[in-house]
Amino acid sequence: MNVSPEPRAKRATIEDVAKLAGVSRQTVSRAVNDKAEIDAETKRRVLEAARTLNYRPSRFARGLIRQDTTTLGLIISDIGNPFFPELASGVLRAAQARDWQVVLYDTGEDPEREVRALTTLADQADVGAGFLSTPAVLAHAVKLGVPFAVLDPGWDTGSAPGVGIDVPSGVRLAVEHLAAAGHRRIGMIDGADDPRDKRRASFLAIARELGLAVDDDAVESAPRSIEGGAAAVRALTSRRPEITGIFTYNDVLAVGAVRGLKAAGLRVPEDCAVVGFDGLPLGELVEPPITSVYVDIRRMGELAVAAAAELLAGRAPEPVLMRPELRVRGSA
Amino acid sequence: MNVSPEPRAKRATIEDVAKLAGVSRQTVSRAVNDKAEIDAETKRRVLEAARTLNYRPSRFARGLIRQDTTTLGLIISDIGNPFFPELASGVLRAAQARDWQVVLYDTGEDPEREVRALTTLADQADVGAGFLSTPAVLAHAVKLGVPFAVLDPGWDTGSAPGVGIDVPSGVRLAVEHLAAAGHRRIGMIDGADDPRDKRRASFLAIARELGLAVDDDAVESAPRSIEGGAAAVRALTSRRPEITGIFTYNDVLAVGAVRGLKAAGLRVPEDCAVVGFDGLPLGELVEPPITSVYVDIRRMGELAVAAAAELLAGRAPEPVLMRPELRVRGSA
DNA sequence: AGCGCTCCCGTGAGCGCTCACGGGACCCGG
DNA sequence: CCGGGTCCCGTGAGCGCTCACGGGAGCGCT
Repeated sequence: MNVSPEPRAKRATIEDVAKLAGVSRQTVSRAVNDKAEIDAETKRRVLEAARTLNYRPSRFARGLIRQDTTTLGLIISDIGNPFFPELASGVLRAAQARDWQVVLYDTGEDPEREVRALTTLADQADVGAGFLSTPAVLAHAVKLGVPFAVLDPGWDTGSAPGVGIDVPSGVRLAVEHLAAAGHRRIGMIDGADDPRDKRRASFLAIARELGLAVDDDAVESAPRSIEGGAAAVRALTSRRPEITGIFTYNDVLAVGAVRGLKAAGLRVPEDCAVVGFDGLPLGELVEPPITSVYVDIRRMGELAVAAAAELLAGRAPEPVLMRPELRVRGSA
Repeated sequence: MNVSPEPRAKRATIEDVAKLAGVSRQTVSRAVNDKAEIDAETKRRVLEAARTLNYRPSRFARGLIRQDTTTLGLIISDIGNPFFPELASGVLRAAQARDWQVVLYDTGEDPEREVRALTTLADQADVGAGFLSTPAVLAHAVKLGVPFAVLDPGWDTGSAPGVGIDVPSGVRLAVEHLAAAGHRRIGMIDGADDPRDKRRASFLAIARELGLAVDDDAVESAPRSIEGGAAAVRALTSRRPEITGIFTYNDVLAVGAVRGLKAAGLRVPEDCAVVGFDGLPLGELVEPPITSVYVDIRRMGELAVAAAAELLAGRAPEPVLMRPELRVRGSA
């Protein structure tokens, strides 16, 4: 889909309206902004002129004067993934409390589009926040000089300001839960873009620490969608039929995994247990409901806005780490 | 949640940078915008000055000059309702194709907040689109003079430009499907804010036309959430135990209804069938999957942007009516 | 008549930036 | 020695609007 840039009809200015109504700019301004010191009849005439010219004040000229409006650019990977509406919900709420505007960029998990979004964000917004899929993209953000609150992408963001998730302890909750239920041979469905992602490494480390049988072959990578999860679980169980427990990168993949398992005639959790990550409402809808490592995503969005506000004020926001907790439901 | 407006640190201007670097505005502009006619060493010095002053060009001043950036304000009711991410997805895609910005307003289904959103939208965006819950809100939009593409709210929007849904024919598909399956006594779970909403009226009219037993008591109103649907179905079935088929305002309510039914020990669709509206992906996740009147919501979002573009060009977009179709899955 | 007040309305300045110029410094060839 | 070119850099103007002022007209009062 590509559309040729429509030659926007030249907008009428305040001067045009003034000329048509036979008054000065200032009088037009008074009429349009509902201010005092203007005769009722004059106001009527001006407003009529404004309507016939289809006049609308330029937000740029206005913004130039009362420079109080703040705009936050929010970068998300895929609004079709239920994780992001959840996040956006928190961001929107916090932004509204501060009277900020939120402009949304959906990058479709494409690093190149992330860079583009970041670039336009840099001169369209005052501050940014969101998930960045690779360190290279983060580096680009830094180079652009935009104040940006990085939301935990799963890899180490170094000293970049933002909101983190204590991924290792979350993964530990999941793996320990599987181990406690007696599963000795477990697998993982990974959904990370970046090899530096912490979930996979944590999974392998903790599983081994607990004496479980895992190796690199017990991890299957998949696109982060329900279909991806279903396909991955098929591959994983056919390669490793002995596996009785699966940890997934997120809840969307968990839902897909459960679907795939059921489609293959396996019972969840009896034949194979599944533990997700994120604790989305989505997980409660399916049968069985997904046991998951819960993180308060909305709150994460709110904290992101708070961090952005700190950046805007020229201060360094103190690092925040979201502590996950296990929500045991039906799938494990 | 209410935050006191942080006294934003006064931003450095191009002049400040120029002074610090000992050059003119124009030279700073050349350095920052990566243009020619500047010495490499000078450029380095300027950029350094810019960094120490934390300089970022004002988007307003820029916008005032190259007035090419278009911003669309999108008003949605509740991003937590899966319908809206679906819509936003289409809007975002079309907006990106035109190189537009999208600013998002979530009104939480509150008409008062809709009015507020509309007001700020009016001077922050070039054009708007979205769902408006009452005719009064639409009237406010018209009064403000913002070009606005109304997405079909279910009630008659008169001559307002936008994208409509052929609700009556959609409702007909649902009711005829229930009738064809032999259901004679059916009910509805309504989720409309406005009494003028077409779904309820269409439901009653078509049911009667088909000779089914319905009256006003066969319709239960509910907040548009899964919990709302579950509560409503409980009320409806206890009041009218003879009902064997239910049509719901949307898929979210349908999912709730199915939950409520199953919780009450009823089988779906054997004991009570359910037909939803919208055809969201959500409906395929639950057990049984929701039979629903499908509307291509993403496409609706794209069409909304197209209509907005027409408005911006000063033309009247030709009215579009989305034609729904029935997607039979498991719940009816 | 003269003063002060209210009610309207208009004019200059300036928000921060870019565009279109103009112009100095320097080098080169004739 | 001078015209012409290249390489840099700076100055005025103006984008569309609002703020701070100034000021004319009309009225009532002393």
